[in-house]
Amino acid sequence: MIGPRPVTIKDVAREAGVSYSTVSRVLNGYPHIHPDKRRRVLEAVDRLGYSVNLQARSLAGGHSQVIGLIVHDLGNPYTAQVVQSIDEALARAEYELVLHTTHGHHHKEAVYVDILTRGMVDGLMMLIPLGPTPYLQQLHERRFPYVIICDHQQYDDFSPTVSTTSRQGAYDVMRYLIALGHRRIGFITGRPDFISAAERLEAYKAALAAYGLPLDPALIYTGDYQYRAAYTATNALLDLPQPPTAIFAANDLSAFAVYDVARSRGLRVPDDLSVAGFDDVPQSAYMHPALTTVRQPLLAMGEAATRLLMDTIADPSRPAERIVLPTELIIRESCQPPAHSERPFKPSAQPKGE
Amino acid sequence: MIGPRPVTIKDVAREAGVSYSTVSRVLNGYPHIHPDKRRRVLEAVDRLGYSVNLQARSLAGGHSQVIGLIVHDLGNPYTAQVVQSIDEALARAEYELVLHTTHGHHHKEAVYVDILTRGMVDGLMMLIPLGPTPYLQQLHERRFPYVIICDHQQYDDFSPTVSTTSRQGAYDVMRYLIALGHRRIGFITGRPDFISAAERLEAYKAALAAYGLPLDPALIYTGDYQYRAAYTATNALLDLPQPPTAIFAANDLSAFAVYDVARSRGLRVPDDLSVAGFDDVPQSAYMHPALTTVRQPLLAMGEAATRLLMDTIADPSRPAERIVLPTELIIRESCQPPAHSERPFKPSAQPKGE
DNA sequence: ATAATAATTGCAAACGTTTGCAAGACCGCT
DNA sequence: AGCGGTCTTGCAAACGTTTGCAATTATTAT
Repeated sequence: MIGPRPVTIKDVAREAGVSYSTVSRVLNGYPHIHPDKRRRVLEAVDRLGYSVNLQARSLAGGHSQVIGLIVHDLGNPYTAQVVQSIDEALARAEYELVLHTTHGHHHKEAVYVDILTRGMVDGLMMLIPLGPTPYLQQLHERRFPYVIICDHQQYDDFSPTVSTTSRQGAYDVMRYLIALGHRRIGFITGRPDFISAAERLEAYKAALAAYGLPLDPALIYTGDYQYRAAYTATNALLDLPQPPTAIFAANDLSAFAVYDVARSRGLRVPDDLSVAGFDDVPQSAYMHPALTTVRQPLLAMGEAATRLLMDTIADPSRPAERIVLPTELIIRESCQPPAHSERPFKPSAQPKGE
Repeated sequence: MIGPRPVTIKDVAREAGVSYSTVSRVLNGYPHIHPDKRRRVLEAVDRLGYSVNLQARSLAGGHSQVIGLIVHDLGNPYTAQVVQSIDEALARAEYELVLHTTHGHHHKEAVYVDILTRGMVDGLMMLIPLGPTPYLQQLHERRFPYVIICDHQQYDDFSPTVSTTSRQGAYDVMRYLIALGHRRIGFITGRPDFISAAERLEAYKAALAAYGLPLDPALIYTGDYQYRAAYTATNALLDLPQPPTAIFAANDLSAFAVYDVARSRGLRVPDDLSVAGFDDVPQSAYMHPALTTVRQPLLAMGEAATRLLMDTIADPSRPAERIVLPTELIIRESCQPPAHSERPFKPSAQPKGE
């Protein structure tokens, strides 16, 4: 790289006729500066087009104004949305974003955490679908500011987290389906090693139990949040001697697969088969019929996480706050009472354990 | 931030019984090192769990191993896909990614370029839908490695670029539609200030002209690549006294809006209205009917751009390479010959100006 | 006026690394 | 044994900034 030597703090100092430490202090909002010199410095900065070298600032013990974000997979809309809102919130707070994707390789997390927290960033946000890990303990002990974003609530007790009531969301879907009169509800799970998948499965079972419905293991098919697996799952479910009248897919993408299988078999949604998803990705509203699903407050999650991290950076020893954001059942067109039910099933007024 | 002082190169040196410069050289693959010392250093690194401080390395004139990526908007699937593939390619090359979104604010680009190229990154990638700008000229003069990614080809003559034959792609759609027998083809444009939008509009007109079809301005409706505008556009198009038999939307998202409007009016796609999109976002294959569209090689674009940037970093004065990747017409189910055409229109064997 | 206090400033050290330079060790030759 | 050369190695300077310390100057209270 060639060309004009970048202008440094010393150039500004010379131009303004002050020492370079004064320039630094002006730039960092240090209180006791003579107004006259402050003005001269600011003018020189402007004239020379100076901007700070973040590496040097960070090395010298200042802040880097950079936040690290580690995500599991950029490819799905869920992540993309959260990342976007974090990015926007961070931009407002004048922070840069260093993005790291583990591409599903769990073991890379620790490596990235190590690289990033080694002076490169002022704080860390992690959007990972798995449970607590040893490096969080270290981070906590080092008082390094970080925030966990997840869609499940089960976590350690020292990490600041932003999560959603997604377990409740899954429960809500089930309650809705049951209230419509469905008694055989198929469930396509998420990727089993993700805690969110386990939580939704739990909710499925809990709702069944609460309303006194039998749990038929044949109705539960293990997916992985991807289209392919859900496609297979749906076929298996519909091939059952006693197929379900409704299918609850652990995420919207899986629900799309249910749509397609239904269509390929000449089944109409919702007339012949009710379908519910989870996440409310933008596409879900455009599908036909529009998908009934659970909305996760993705934008709010990113914003809350950013705010939480900013607070933690401001005071690294503040107690870990845990923000839980509400999910919302979005009722659209993909569910109706089952074809051959005489009347919608009325759940008892007060189901146990809700 | 508290806790154990991070282990530095000096700690490693002490542990291995060598000088710290030797450690640095080992770590940077310097050739003339005694095998014995190299081993001792590597062992010490392992034992102490050392990893380099990128700020310091970068400050001292080394490489930061960080690449900056400036995108216009993370929210759309197009960008998300390209970013993902860049991220993967970069990870393979052992680079970090600093991501910047301008959120559509054109003027922020220059600011981000300035911040990032000020030592923070070794190279820059820009995914921006607009034309050449002054800061590119500067970057070029400074010999700072950068790559432009765009889906249009018109650019300056010194910037390394990765682009697609998207103009040809639009032309292909039109040729296909015309070959099916459509004579009144509606066009919903992209955001007018994006060059890609202008290129596609040009292609639309060029195809019409090449096949001797009249250009009816009423059939061209200005959109902005978003759902909302396309929805309005479709309604306007279908309200025409002589509505089109096919609609070509400048991107898939807009095509989805066409689907919905058609549905809301009781029109069947493709029986009553043919629809074609552009981009081939993943969702397009799942729609019903599956959308005929133009696939942009998003993954290949990310990879090519990364490779190009790596090459440029290795030799900053190499001549600007321009990679043009082919688009591909993906014929699915959303188009068929118009309802009332007696027979498919046969374009002359050799249309002019193709 | 004078002492005490507060505001303002500059110097120099530090942050963790890379790298030019020079010195020492080692090699194969004659 | 002595010479020129190539390997290895360590020292020290540099990268651009922040910040503790001490010195200087302005302000206030007595």
